[in-house]
Amino acid sequence: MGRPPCCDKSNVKRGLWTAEEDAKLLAHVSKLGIGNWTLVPKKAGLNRCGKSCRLRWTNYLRPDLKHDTFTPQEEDLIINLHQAIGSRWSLIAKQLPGRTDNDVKNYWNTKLRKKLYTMGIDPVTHKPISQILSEFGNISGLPNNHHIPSTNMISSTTTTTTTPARIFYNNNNNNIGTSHQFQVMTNQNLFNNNNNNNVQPHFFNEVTSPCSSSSSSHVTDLSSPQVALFAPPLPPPLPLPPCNSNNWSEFFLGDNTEDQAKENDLEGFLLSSSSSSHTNSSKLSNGNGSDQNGSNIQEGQFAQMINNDHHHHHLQPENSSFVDAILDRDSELRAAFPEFLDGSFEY
DNA sequence: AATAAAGCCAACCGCGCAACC
DNA sequence: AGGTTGCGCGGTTGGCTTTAT
Repeated sequence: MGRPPCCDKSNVKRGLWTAEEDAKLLAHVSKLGIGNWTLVPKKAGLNRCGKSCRLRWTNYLRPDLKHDTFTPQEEDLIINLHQAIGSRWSLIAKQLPGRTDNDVKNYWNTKLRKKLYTMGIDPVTHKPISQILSEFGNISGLPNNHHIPSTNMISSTTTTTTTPARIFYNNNNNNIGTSHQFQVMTNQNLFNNNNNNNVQPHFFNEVTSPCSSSSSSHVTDLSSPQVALFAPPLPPPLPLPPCNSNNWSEFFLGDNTEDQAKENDLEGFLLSSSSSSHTNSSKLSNGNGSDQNGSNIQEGQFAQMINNDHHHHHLQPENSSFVDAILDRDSELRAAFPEFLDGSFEY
């Protein structure tokens, strides 16, 4: 039995707001303030769902909102925070005065993710894509009978969404389980192919820690970045294993008792991070590494905690195993790129 | 100029959480 | 203690705009 709808959707207006509706809502809120949103439509004379009113207010009408484009400093901050805490848009937005979670989310999905892709950085893990592919190759190469923890499963929530791909399978054997080899189009030759001269070479040389603060949002944050500038769509990234392979249970289960501590840690982290050293992403805006305002993430510390928290909130450990996810991805790749399956591919 | 494709963003949806009764 | 309600969140969709062919 699901929760009843907040309003009778058949009798309320939906879609874009008119100037008249905006004026009514604005007048109501400025006069009476924000109270119970479910009562607002009636009091304001609007034929809208209260939820819709709240959204319109918080995302558009609020007087403290900025409506101009994001600054390079804001970009840096978003990228760094995303690296640390993943797609926790509301938390990120709180650090950007005048921006809403929806603003930040849209800006990420339409601009920043592409920007990272074009620079050879995986926007989910914030690692160089070549490194991701390398790790993926190592994992896929596991022998058939390797031990996989039978408990502490990770969600295998896979997606059918097509995303830009830079992995090229090249095989004549659709079975997985024996030795693997797949061709990787490295960042370098991707950019060569694309004649992309904006790439900052140091990105490829900077290797993040194996314990780097990758977001676990990769399981759910799989919608399609439309950046197939020089390659077929990339399948959504695999959930990455813990840096320490002995930590499977910790990786999958996290520790939800620390949630509050993690939240509390955010403020301190943000305050202390402004003077720390720079990561790849902090150099994105100006390209010369001179971060002006960007906070930076201390890998493996706060970020790891948030990462665990994210797992706690978004993964469903009972569903499937990490390896299942890999196998799913393998199948996805094969289905998506049959043209690459006819060459020399060994298992 | 017409059409298709891609980009963009406002709005919606459903869920989890917490407050309240 | 358990049910109800409202809020906030992240993910997704729909449709308008812009760009490419």
